[in-house]
Amino acid sequence: MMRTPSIDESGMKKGPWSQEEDKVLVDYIQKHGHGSWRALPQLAGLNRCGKSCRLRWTNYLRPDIKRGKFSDEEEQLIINLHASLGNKWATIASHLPGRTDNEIKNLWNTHLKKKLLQMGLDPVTHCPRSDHMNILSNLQQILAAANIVSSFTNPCDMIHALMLHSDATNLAKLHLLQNMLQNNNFQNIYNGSVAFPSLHQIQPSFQNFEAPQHLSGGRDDISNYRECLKFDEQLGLSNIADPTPSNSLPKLVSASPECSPVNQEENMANHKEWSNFDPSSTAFETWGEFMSEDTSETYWKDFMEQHSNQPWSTVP
DNA sequence: AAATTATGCAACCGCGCGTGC
DNA sequence: GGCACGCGCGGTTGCATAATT
Repeated sequence: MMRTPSIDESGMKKGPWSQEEDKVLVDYIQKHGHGSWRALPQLAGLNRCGKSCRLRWTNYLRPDIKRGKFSDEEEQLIINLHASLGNKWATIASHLPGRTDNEIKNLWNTHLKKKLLQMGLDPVTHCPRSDHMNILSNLQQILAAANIVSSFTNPCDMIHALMLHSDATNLAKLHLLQNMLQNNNFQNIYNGSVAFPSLHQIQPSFQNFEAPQHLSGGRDDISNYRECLKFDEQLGLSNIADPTPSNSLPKLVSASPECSPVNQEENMANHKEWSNFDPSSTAFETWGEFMSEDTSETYWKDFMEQHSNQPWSTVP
């Protein structure tokens, strides 16, 4: 968990703090206050930059820091605050006595983001996800709601089964979807809200599939890719292996900065759509959004062309 | 048991804002 | 207005530890 101590170009120590350094810093601040952070290291006799001292004090040594596991109430408060404030960690932290912005940010990145995804919510907007994985999970929910328990070896079969249980409105959409699949016309499916493909998560033969260069990025492409897959796995595999329609349907939350006020109309549309959720119809409204998405994304096309003869998913 | 992969989090980095000259 | 400085914030990284293969 600690970095290896090192010395930077200017001779300042970097990396983890020793107990001795902590003691020197705490003693100095208790006696004199921190004053100018830039001047503090020399006055206190520390071979650190002021910034490092400030960080160590505010995130770790401050006496009023509450350490330990976040309570359910704290987690819920953070989610609610994030919905209205976005990544304003310092502002969020000001509502949680004893918690630091850094700690909250870490909690968000390691736990809460996944939690929202599992609830079918976009962790950025807090709105229901309308990406391909959410659509797939909705398909599964419809199957489960209709008590369809057959196995499907490819998506066309799944759609065909759904057709037998759909009303006229959805039937047209299912036909459209069927045509798309048959034509491998997948270039518009990807709407950009998920960085990496998920299909191979529900399709074991795709396990060795490698993400194309243009979809990779960040500090470590492979870890990044794996992390993305992990997110998708949490959402996708759990929904597919164990479809639970009543719990996994998206629920409405308060508006986020991304939903409103900037995009109020869009947000209203979302609310209308999801508040009237009907397992026998609504999932296909989002297909409409999907298919009208302008984003040019050849990835899915290539992907489907490469794997179109492979089975897609099965329902236990 | 060893190797590999995932997770959690402290610490770092760079940017932008506010302030004073 | 323009510059320098100090500070705080949000994003990112490194790495110890845990979990899995």
